[in-house]
This record gives sequence, C-alpha cells and structure tokens, in this order.
Amino acid sequence: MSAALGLDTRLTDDHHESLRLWLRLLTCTHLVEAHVRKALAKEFKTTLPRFDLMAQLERAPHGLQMGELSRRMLVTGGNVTGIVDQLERGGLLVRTEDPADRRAYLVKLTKEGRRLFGQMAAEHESWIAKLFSGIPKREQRALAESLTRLRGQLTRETP
Amino acid sequence: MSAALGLDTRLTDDHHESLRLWLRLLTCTHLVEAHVRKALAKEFKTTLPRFDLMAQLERAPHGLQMGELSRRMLVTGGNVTGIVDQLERGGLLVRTEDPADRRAYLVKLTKEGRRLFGQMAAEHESWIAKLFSGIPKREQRALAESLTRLRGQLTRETP
DNA sequence: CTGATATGCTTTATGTCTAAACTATTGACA
DNA sequence: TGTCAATAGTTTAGACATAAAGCATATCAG
Repeated sequence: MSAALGLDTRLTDDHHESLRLWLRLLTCTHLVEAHVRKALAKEFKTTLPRFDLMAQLERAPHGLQMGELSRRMLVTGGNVTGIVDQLERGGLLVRTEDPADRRAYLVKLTKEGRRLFGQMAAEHESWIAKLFSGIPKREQRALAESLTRLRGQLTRETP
Repeated sequence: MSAALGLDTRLTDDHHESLRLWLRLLTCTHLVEAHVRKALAKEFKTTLPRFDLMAQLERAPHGLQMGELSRRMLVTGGNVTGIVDQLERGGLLVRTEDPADRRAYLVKLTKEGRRLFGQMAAEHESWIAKLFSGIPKREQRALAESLTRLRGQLTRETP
C-alpha cells in the first residue's frame, strides 16, 4: 500500500507524469479489488470474476453468447468457459441453444442466480460506496468523467 | 416513510456514482494492463509481475526482503516466492543472506538484471506516454492527484 | 534461560488469466 | 454448389494470485 508511494515520490519529473498516473490507477484498482474480493469470499463464498459475469448477465435478460461475455469482461474466451462452467455447476446460470447459430450458446441466469445476484449486488454497492465515501461526490463525478475520456482514448488506441 | 424514502433514493444515487467510478477505474486499468502485458511479452518475452518486481528492486540497491517486496507489490508472500524463483533462475536477481536476520533474504538485481530492466523501463515509459497521450498533461495531473487522495482513503479504510 | 508467540519464507490447493491449438459451424464467393 | 477463411466455443500449458498450513528463526515475558 505504501508501495506506489515510494515509487511515485521519486517520479517528480514532468516527463513521468503519465507513468505516475498509471501507477496511481493501478494501486487504487488493486486496493479496491482486494477489498471486494475478500468481502465476496467472506460473505458469499464467491469470487470477483463470478460476480462480474453474473452482473453482465443480469443486464441482458435475453442471454449473452460466450464471446459477448468475453468482450464485455475484457477477458479471453477460454477464461469465460471456466467461469461459466462453475456457475452452471452451481445452478446459477444455464447454457441454452442459440436458435440463430448452432455453434453458440445463450447464457442466462437462472431464477436462483438472479435471486443470489440481487443480494450480492446490494451488498457490493454498499461496500463500494463506503470505500469511496471519503471523496466528495463532486470529485467522484469529475474523476469518473476523466476516466471516461481516458477509456475512449484507450479503446481507440488499442482496438 | 416518505422522508426515509427520499433519503434512500439520494443515498442510492450516491452509491451509483461510486459504482460508476469504480467500473471506470477497473476498465481503464484492465485496458492499460492488457496493452502493457502484450508489449512486454512481445518485446521482452517477460510478464508484468516480473517487470513490477524488478522495478521495486531497482529502487532499492541494497536489496529487499521477500516480505517487503510482497507489501510493496500488494500481493501475498507465496506469490513473491514464485516470481523471485523464476527471475533467479533467469539470472536477473539473487537471494543473498540478510546479515541481520537468518530467516530472511535480501533480494537484489544482478548486473544483467539492472541492464535488462533499464531497457524495459525506457520502453515501458514510452508505451504509457503514448497510451495517455490523448489526455492533456494538466488533466493527467489532476487525475493523479484525485487518485492520490483516493489511495489515501483506501489505505486508511483497509489497513 | 526458557517457553510462548510472532515473523519470514515456502508449500499446497484452488481459482483466474492468457495464448495457442483444436473442433464445429457459418458464410462468402468463384 | 463446393471450397475455404472466419467465427463460436473448448482445451491445454503455463504464469499469476490467494488462503492456509508448515518450518525455521526471532523476540519477549517471566
């Protein structure tokens, strides 16, 4: 945690401004991730990737193809296969045939999956709110907007 | 009841604002990470965690204990063991005895490790600069400052 | 000095992630 | 229509990550 602090303080040169920003991004993300991962494990015996995948499905009631899940989660296809396998074994989602393409599945939450995700999402939101509670809402909004521009830049840069 | 309801919806909005910020952070970090990971693999046949570990050692010429590496990199000790093993096998660092504590090592870059890291760090910095080049320096600085406050909040929140 | 406890590191079991190779289906096109 | 590249998904091998248990050494209280 004092990790990037040491590195950052050394990078006072203006040429390193981007590098410093990147290290801050990385550190903040890791800190939040660690907190959420532990909370999900403790409270729900589950993991962040599984929660993430369920969150994607929640927003797509008609189901998503594996590849679409992969793109939205920014992970590779093989990875999605494994996570879907586990959630399917747990009865939280199902692979259904895609009537339009016999190579593809449409992955959908089960009723139990929706029920459980509802519980988890509510808790998750309150964890996040608490973690960010020391930052004024105005600043949070400004941060989010800057990051939106950055995201646009990054997706244009790396298609 | 209606008073509580109004408060509730306002809190929920705040929650969503934080959640939005968190998702942006995560997405931007993943995009940059993916880019850097691929570049490190392609140009130097190495990985981000190894690069990261070497970066920590570079700033500590007298060497670092495994546990200190673990704390600075925000990962568990067992993880550091594996990465140090690989870099040691590759001749890029050495475990030396800690004269002050016979349980501990001091891990140090070798001359070859310093040489290689120098090359990688220069390239790495230019990749990052390019990825962030669409964001004005002034905005980058503001972003980094906001993230510094957030980092402070997070390390206080999750000790 | 001695025993209890804490610390530094490694090992193990499990889960996540990538890249690359593989199977099956689709779709374009000559 | 027959061919063949592209696409959807899975599998494989290997690296990274955690938590938890284990071993060796330090440290401290009595």
